[in-house]
Amino acid sequence: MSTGDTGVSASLHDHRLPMPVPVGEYDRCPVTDVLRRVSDKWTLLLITLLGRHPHRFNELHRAVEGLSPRMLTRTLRVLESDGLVEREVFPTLPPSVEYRLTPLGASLLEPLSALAEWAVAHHAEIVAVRQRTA
Amino acid sequence: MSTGDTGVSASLHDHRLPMPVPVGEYDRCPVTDVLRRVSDKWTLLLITLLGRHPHRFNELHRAVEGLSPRMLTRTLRVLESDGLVEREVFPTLPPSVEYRLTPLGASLLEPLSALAEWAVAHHAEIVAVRQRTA
DNA sequence: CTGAATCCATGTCGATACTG
DNA sequence: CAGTATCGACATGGATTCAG
Repeated sequence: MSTGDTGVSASLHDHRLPMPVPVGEYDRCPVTDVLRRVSDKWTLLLITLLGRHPHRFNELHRAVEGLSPRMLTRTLRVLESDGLVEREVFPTLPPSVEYRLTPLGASLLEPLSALAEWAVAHHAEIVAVRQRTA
Repeated sequence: MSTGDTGVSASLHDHRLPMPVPVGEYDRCPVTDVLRRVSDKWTLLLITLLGRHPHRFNELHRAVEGLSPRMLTRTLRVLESDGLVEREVFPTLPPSVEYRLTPLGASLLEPLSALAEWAVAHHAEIVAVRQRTA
C-alpha cells in the first residue's frame, strides 16, 4: 500500500478498510452498516431459511417460534429494501406471498457462514469467560 | 446429516447451524450472539485497531473521533468480559493501561474480514437499492 | 392469509460533569 | 491518565388489536 500509516485507516486482516468513521457518519462504514442490519433479532434466521428455498409468509411465521407477524413483516421489509430479499405476490384467493433471496442476498451466505463457523466453534469459550467475569 | 428436514434447523452454507432458536432463548444462538456483540457502534472499529497492535486507553480515545470515554470504557469492558480483549494495568504515575487482542479475539479477525470484504464490495449496491425503495 | 396500527418496555448511545 | 456517575434521547422489539 502506498499510503503511509498515518491516521487510523485500518485493516482487519490484509484488506484496507474505510475506517475510522468520520464524526457523525458511522453509518457510512460499510462493514458496520451491514453488520448492524444482519445482527438484529430475526434477520440472520430468516436469511438462513430463505437461503434454503423460497418461503411463503406463513411458512416463515410457522417456522420461527416466537416471531410475530409484525416483526416478520418488518424484518422482511428491511431485507427487501436492502435488496437482499425479493417479494412476489400471487393474486390468489386467499392471497399468498413468496419471499426469496436475491442474488445479492445469496452472495451474503458465504461470508456469513465463515463468521457462523467461528461462532459455533468459539461460543462456548466466550460464554465461559463471560461467566467467570460476571 | 442423519436428521431429516423436519423442523427448521438450518444451514447457512453447507454447515449445520443450531437454528432455529427456541422461544425466549434467541441469545443462545451462537451466531446471532456473536453478531450482536460485534455490531454495536464502536466494537468493530476497536477490534480493528487492536488487531494492528496494542493500544493505551487514550490512544484509542484519540484515534477514534466522536468516541467518548464512557463508551470507550463500556465497549472495552464488554470485549474483555467476552475474552476478546485483554487489559493490562501498569502501575506508573500517572497510571497507564494497555489493551490488546487475546488469541481468541485475534482469531475473529479472519472471519470478520471475509464479511468486511463482502460489505465493501456490495455496500454501494445496497445503498442504491435502499434509496430506490425509500 | 398477509399483513397494518397502536402502545409500551427495554436497550443503546450521547452529553455533561466529576475523580483517584 | 483512565476512568465513573447521572441523565435523557432515540432505536429496537413485544403485545394486542384490527383489516383487505
